[in-house]
Amino acid sequence: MAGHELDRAFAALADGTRRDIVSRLTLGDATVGELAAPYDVSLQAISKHIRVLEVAGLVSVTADAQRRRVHLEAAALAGLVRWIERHQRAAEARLSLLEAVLADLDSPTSPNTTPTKGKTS
Amino acid sequence: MAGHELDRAFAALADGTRRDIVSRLTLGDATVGELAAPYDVSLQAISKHIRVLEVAGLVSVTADAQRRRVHLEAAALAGLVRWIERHQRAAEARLSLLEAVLADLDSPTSPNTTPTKGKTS
DNA sequence: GTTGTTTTCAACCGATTGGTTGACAAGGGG
DNA sequence: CCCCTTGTCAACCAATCGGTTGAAAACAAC
Repeated sequence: MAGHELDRAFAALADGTRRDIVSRLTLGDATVGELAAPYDVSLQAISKHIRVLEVAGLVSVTADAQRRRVHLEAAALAGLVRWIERHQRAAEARLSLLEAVLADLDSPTSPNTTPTKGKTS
Repeated sequence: MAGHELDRAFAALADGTRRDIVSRLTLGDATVGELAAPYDVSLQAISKHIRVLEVAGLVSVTADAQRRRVHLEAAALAGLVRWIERHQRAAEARLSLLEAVLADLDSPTSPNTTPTKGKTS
């Protein structure tokens, strides 16, 4: 997933209304009107939100007469998870490595390998 | 994770420079100046980015003399993964259910054993 | 073919964003 | 003690964002 794609996808999910729409779409495809119904904002505002989600690749929209069917693209969500988890795991791995080093300093298993600075606190 | 927290976290990651900073921090804590070094923007701009990440809960900043140590909070990334995966899995589950229904309609394996509201398990 | 439904387009508005520069606060090192 | 490094605060600017209203496009239905 390229940088500007991540930009758009994260930005798309940085809005509660759009996350609501994503939640709604996990129950099945819907038209723009159906998606707009729960909100008291204008239909045009929801239409804009859907366009943002579409440009971000999070939903696809297919024409069905004068209606538009909006479909959640779960694969794009998977791309986001990949990015986040890569960094989350890297940070956790580094942390556990640090803890291991600290533990080793605290209780040196092989006494001879303890350099002069090795001190029990 | 509450709505406005998700707002801030997703928005924080919707910027390439801030994602870069998160990547850098997986290698270990860093000062503001160290984080700013690779970029040709002003130090103040990077300082603002770090503040955005901090407000979003993605990093923590501790004072160390006149320097500030910036630390990646992997737990916050985990919160984002939870939100995304919940919806991703819901959508995929619905999709595979739909596929199963369609396959069943296409080739009804045991015509008599399929009740109207059909539950095989 | 006129009417009604669904949705987008276009222009506008106030708030927020990412960037700048200038000033200054907080400390460490000569 | 003086100054130099590190970083934030404050004000400003152009661009983007989420919302509005009004108009029009696309199509079904009568």
